Amino acid sequence: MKLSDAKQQFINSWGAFGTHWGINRTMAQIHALLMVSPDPLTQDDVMEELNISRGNVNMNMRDLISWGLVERVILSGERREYFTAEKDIWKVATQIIRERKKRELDPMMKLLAQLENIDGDKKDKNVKQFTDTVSGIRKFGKQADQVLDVMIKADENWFLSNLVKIFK
Amino acid sequence: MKLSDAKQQFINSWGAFGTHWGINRTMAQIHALLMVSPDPLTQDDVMEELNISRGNVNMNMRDLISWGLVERVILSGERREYFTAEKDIWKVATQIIRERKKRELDPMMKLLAQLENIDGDKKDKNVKQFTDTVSGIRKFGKQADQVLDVMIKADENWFLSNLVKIFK
DNA sequence: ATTTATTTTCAAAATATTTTGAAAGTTCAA
DNA sequence: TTGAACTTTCAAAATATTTTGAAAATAAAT
Repeated sequence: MKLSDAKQQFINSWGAFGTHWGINRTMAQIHALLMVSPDPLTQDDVMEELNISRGNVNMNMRDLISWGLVERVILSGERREYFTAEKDIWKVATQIIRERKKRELDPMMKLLAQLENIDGDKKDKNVKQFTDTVSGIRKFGKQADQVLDVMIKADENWFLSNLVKIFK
Repeated sequence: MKLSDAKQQFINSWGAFGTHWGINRTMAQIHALLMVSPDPLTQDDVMEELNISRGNVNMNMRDLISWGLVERVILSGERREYFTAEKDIWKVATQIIRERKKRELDPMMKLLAQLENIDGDKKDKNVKQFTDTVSGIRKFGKQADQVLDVMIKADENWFLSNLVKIFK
């Protein structure tokens, strides 16, 4: 298989993959392109490779930067800005986990804490089911939180190889 | 706080939460409603509680069933079908993981396996970066796979409490 | 067999999201 | 300064997704 074809397939399916995870297709495609590009690219490079407009590249690039997955690079002597992506997949994964925890999990847990105390008869099965469900999710969330914290800090091989050994 | 308000808030934010994870708002809301409902509900109950159409309830309910998160229940003597959701959050989580792995991770890994063999000079930095990226993702995917398999099989408290202890 | 209750389907309508591109903004060299 | 090179913004257009609701299908009761 030729590199150009493989690259195209990789970009496309990484884009499709992203849509299943609440990430828009183009953002995931730009990320994919940068991950397989050895050198930093300009906005124009990305526009050309992916056939998308300048505004689209710009917005999604900002988003990728806010997720901590892409960095601006200034090449000395060059006027234009270049962009490059973190290539170490472990770092990419922990960065995504870190951000999603901050953006989604933490606020949800905060809300659930407020919902745990409701008026009414604890013997009412409606009240009971509600509080049981909420507290179950909170407990789960707290545990997941701890696991994520450890993962984020852990060194790749050390963490995974230990984890796998333990449960083999 | 009153139960009805808390319930409404829970349903709304679970719905919003879902949209960040590639799940449509209504499906997540129906799931939330069923999780806090002690008894099974009919399609009409759901229509009324969430103010959505019959067709919408029906389609999303099917989807929830295909995800293994909701079950049809026949109450003896009743003509209508009832629906109920798994309430154990650990089971809910492992079920979701199991399905997403099957639907998204496995096909992606299969594709990446095909993309690893590229024609061309291995010394070409473009070729090198591409194969490095793809093989890095594959390795990561394989490890994640193992971890997920273990999680799915593991008993809730045993797994999490051990895991947390190990890394404390 | 016919009626009635209930569920399912799916084309069209409503909504939501993404993309475009041109104008406005910024930066930097001359 | 000025103006060329480049980046950012954002309203409008294009696209994609979700929702509706009425008709068709199915299942149960009479």
